[in-house]
Amino acid sequence: MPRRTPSSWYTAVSGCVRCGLDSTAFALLRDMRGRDVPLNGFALASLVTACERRGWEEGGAGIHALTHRAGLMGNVYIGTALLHMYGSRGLVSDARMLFWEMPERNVVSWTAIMVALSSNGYVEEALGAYRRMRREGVTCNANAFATVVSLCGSLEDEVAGLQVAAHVVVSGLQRHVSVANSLITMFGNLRRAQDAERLFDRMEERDRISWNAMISMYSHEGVCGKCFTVLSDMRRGGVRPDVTTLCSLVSLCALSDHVALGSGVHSLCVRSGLHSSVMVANVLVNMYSAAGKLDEAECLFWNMSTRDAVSWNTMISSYVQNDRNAEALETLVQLLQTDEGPPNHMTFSSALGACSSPEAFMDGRRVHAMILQRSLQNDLLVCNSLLTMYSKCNSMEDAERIFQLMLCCDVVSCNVLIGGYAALEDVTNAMHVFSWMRGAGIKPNYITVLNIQGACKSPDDLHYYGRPLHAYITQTGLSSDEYITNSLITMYATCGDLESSTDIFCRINNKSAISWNAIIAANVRHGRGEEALKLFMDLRHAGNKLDRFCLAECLSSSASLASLEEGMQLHGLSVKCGLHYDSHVINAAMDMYGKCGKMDDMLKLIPDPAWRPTQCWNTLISGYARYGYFKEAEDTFKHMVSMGQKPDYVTFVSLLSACSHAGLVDKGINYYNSMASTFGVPPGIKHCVCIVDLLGRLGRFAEAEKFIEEMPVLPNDLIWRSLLSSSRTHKNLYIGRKAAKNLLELDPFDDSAYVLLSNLYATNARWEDVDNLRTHMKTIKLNKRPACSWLKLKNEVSTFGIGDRSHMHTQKIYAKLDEILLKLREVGYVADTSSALHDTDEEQKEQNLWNHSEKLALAYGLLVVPECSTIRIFKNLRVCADCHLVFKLVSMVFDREIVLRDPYRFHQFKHGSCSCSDFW
DNA sequence: CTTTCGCTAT
Repeated sequence: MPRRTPSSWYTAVSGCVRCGLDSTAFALLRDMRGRDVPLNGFALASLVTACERRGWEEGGAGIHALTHRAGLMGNVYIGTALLHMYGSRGLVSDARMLFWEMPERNVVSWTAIMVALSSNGYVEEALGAYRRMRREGVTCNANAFATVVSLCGSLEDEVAGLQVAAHVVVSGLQRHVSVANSLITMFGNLRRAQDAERLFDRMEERDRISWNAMISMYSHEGVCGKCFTVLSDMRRGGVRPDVTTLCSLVSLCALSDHVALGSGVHSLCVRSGLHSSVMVANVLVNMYSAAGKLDEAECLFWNMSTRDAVSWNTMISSYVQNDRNAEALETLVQLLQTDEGPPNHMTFSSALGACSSPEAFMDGRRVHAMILQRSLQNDLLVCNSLLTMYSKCNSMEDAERIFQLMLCCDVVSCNVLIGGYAALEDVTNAMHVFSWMRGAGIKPNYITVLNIQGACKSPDDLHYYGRPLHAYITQTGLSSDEYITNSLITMYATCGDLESSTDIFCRINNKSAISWNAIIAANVRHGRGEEALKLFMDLRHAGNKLDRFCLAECLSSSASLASLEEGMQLHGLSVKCGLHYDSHVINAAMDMYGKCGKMDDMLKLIPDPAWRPTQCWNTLISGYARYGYFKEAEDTFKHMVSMGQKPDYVTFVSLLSACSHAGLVDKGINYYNSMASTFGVPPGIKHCVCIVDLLGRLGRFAEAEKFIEEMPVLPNDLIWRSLLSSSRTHKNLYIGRKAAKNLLELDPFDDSAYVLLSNLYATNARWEDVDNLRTHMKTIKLNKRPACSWLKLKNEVSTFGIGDRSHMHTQKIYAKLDEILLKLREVGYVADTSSALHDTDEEQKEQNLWNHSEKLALAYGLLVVPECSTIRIFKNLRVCADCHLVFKLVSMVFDREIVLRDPYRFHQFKHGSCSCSDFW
């Protein structure tokens, strides 16, 4: 080559870069500078591209400086190359500054700034740049359109997307394969599958990416059929599936939980030889773990010839998703010992999911330390996961500290905090975060609202936060969100305003199954079981399909009504719908049989021990407790622990109530003391009620008072009511007065306080005090809740009050009563007049006792219930000592099995004794 | 232009 012109140097440099000969290009640059060849923008731009590609940060900075010295900063090529470089390094403000200082901008530089902005999360700003570019009259090329179209897709901005699509059509560039491909993807993101299909059908030329874009769209929608149709069309057209195709197909199987299809796709991966691709293997691991086949996932993972960070992250999150937290953390440790890593923000975000419960708090701290070691604490995802971890560990102080240190936060961060406070029932702080985020310009989404709704628990919460929130929901148009409306129904119901719940429910135009479930659940929670079952009938008439939630709710309302017939019908219905294998339904059915007095039917339903969820163990324990079968309850508890199941709050309520119903005070206190230390369950108010009940029943009032003073929660009405009723059993006036005083301080209109106290006075024969109390009750217009008992025969319910003579068979019933009395006297029955509540002579007292509602029901039961079946009687108040004695004697003298249900438990009378061992 | 792992809620 005789003479080299400067432009031959430039061509050589850019040619080298284009071929990937980056070091040769830099050698040429050194040569040029040695020979004083003037630099130009084109050559320098090529070198910037080389630096960007190789990640040579210093090289890039050097070229930048060189550009300054050569006075070439205004050159559009070098400017664009630098924009690319800043964008890919995350230096957005440098890119912005450079861009707006450029004296001249062409379509390529506009595209470069859009890419720099959007790839760093400033997608809306990038769309703004596009609008500005059009205003400035710059004509888009295919690349620019492809970029902005995908922007609209990722923003899911339908209006902008359709506008840009129109621009594309006007320019005629939709004929470009790359532009059409990005339009397909955008339509997919906007959930406009029909537009995508129309475009795809009309394409004259399609490449593999076009096919992949279609498959990916159907895959995200979870539409298996269309996905596989496109796949076979693609293969028939001679286009072989590639890694991307397979990734979409595998993730579709993971999403749609289609195990059979998944293994088919797996074999397709193997046949195409692409199963060894890291990406494909990663999705396969994820697919198996999503299907709960962790063994397969593990096997694939360890057999991979190469693993990258994503593989490890997938495996860690697989363990977390399958509740195998210890293994997730072990995997993290293994990753740190290999050189396959390095662990990144995603790794720690997944690992933190393994520490999101109070007992894993120290693990969480350790992972937090690893994050600090690697300086990942400024990553938004990592911060949000840390926030989640600390709030799930109930440590809101730590969560707040993280939040204060965060450089930026988003709606997720705020939702985590609100959810954390909501879980602790701290509405005040949840609302603080809510108003703070609105002030900070962070738009609340439906999850924000759902969290706050869930935090409102009391009428006060409703008044101060719930109703204003409802107003906010209406104003912001969130009331069209089905989740939010249904959650409103629940919120009003939990806060005691069932009327508003019903009102909202009635106003819903298209009531979904969830709306029905919400209103049924609301009625169940308000003790309106009959209304709930009526709604259930309406739901069926409206032609809605039953689901497991609905069945479980209705089963639990028939349980609370002790309505065995409805319960059995519902259970039958669940079998018909194939929902009887659902663990919620099984549980509800078990609970129903238990509460309806059919312990044997309950036991028939228990799943295999290995498959019992915690609630199932709890149902079983509380079922035994209700019958006073302490040994069985305790054995079940021990069995549960030996199976590795963690007891929870409810488990201990059931277990302690079993102790209480059996009068086993030392057992009860031992279990109470071991709750927190051995099982990590902090005692709550319900546990304390059990202990107070237990001590009170045995008359150990000094210990009970000491316990109340020292217990970790404030005493509530249940505590005082329990103490008051046991003071009556032990005729302890001092304790009784004290308990009644405390009870009335909490609620001066608590009728139970007056009734129990008056009964206590009656037991102590202080008739004057009884009279005074009754007069006082009349003055403040309180009525004693009348006692009543009922029994069911086929579809008929017979109800009896005290001395009731309204029943159509009254004469026969009273005749039977006389017969009973005679037979019982033969075996030595003497009325226990200490149960009498009125000051009358002994004979009258006996007469009153003999007319108690449960005795009337018993007489009727003896008359009408076939001799081979159990007589089942229900009572709205606790049974008195005299009736209990009579029931025992009748079970012996008449040789009948009788079950009596009071609001707290079952009494099963057989051969003269009761399952409660005379302790209730 | 297509693609794998992830935070809040169900």
